[in-house]
Amino acid sequence: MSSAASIRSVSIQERRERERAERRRLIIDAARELAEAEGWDAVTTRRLAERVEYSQPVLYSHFKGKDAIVRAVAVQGFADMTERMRAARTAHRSPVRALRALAVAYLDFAAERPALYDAMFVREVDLSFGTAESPPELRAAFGEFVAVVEPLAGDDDVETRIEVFWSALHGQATLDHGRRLRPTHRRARLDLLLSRFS
Amino acid sequence: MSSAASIRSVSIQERRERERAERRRLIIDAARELAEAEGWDAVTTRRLAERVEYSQPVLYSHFKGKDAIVRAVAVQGFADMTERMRAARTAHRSPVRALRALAVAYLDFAAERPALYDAMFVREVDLSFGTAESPPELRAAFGEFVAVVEPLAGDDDVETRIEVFWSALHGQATLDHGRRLRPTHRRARLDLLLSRFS
DNA sequence: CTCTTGTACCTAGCACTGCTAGCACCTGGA
DNA sequence: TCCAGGTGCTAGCAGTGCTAGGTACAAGAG
Repeated sequence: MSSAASIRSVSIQERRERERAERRRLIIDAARELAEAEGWDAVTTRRLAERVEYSQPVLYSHFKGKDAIVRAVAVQGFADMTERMRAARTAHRSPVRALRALAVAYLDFAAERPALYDAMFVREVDLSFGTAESPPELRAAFGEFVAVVEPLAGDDDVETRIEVFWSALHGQATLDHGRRLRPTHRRARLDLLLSRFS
Repeated sequence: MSSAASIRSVSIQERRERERAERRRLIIDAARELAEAEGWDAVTTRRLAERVEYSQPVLYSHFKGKDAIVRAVAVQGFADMTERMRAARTAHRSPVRALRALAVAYLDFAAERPALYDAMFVREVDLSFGTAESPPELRAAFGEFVAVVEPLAGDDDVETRIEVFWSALHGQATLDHGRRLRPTHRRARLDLLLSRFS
């Protein structure tokens, strides 16, 4: 019965891998939720372990360290953000409206989920971006910007224009969150920016 | 000789206060230098105390906590940055050239002193900005933006335009430092931005 | 010049952090 | 039924920000 045994081995191994993947996801979600509820300072390995109802060292069998957990949260965040930008963009046929919709989606995402946005764009440094080794989630997010900026680029270099427009949105998102801009004028700032890039 | 004694007391007290102020400055400078050399993670109270050749608790007789030290570094950074922007701006009579000079000065400052820039704009949250209680250093920095944006504002609300322009610069500075933009295209990004705000 | 008062400063320690070594137990296979 | 292997735990390390306690020196009074 060695063949039957080996088949059972394989299925058991598969189940274990599935359970591992689930637990990995559980850790990522718990870290994100904790960060969104109390900020990243509250995300300690002890509190996180308590939340997923495992002991501390279990985290290290899934991730190299705390930074890797934050990075995993960020990558998941890129997937969420891309989906949102995509939905906003494809809801409009006019390039100008599509650009506005994407910008609104971007700023709303940053405002509604500041901890997640921080993990994606402020905290982490070693998430390589423009290179070929970038995670697909990051490349997809960039693709949304390409889709919406390219039709309006005119004579400008598309990638430069994307970088400038994205930087402008990022600046508004972060400075606004840091309470360095007037909260009453979010709409006015966005309108002014869009008037320069449409 | 009580009057002579009291006079001496006063001068002694003045000397002590002077020494205290000097030491306070010493701590701020040491914190900034350490951060610029090895990053803010390396700025621990122990290393900082060792650097100024005092014991750890001395720091707490000058500052409420580590955050207060970072904040003091940031405030000093605003003074430095304002001076630099002012020199760049006043070197040109044409409003368009003045705007460009200020933008270049801003981005150069951020690129050359990223740790200081972080303390000023990324790390600290409780440095109130637009309000009347803002430290004068912050208000002065904002004033430089007013001086350079106002002549070109046209029909736009000046303050909105400042916020948008400043945010765009801030976004380029931080994303560039995080290696999320192409280092080869700094000039192109700045040119494109200026073409929209001149 | 001596004594007392105040204060400036340091040593030691607390509760916490990220991370790891080593052991116990339990599950799967013969 | 017994063995092997891996899973997950307890305990501990070095380092963090911050504070309580005591010591020793300097300043003023007699």
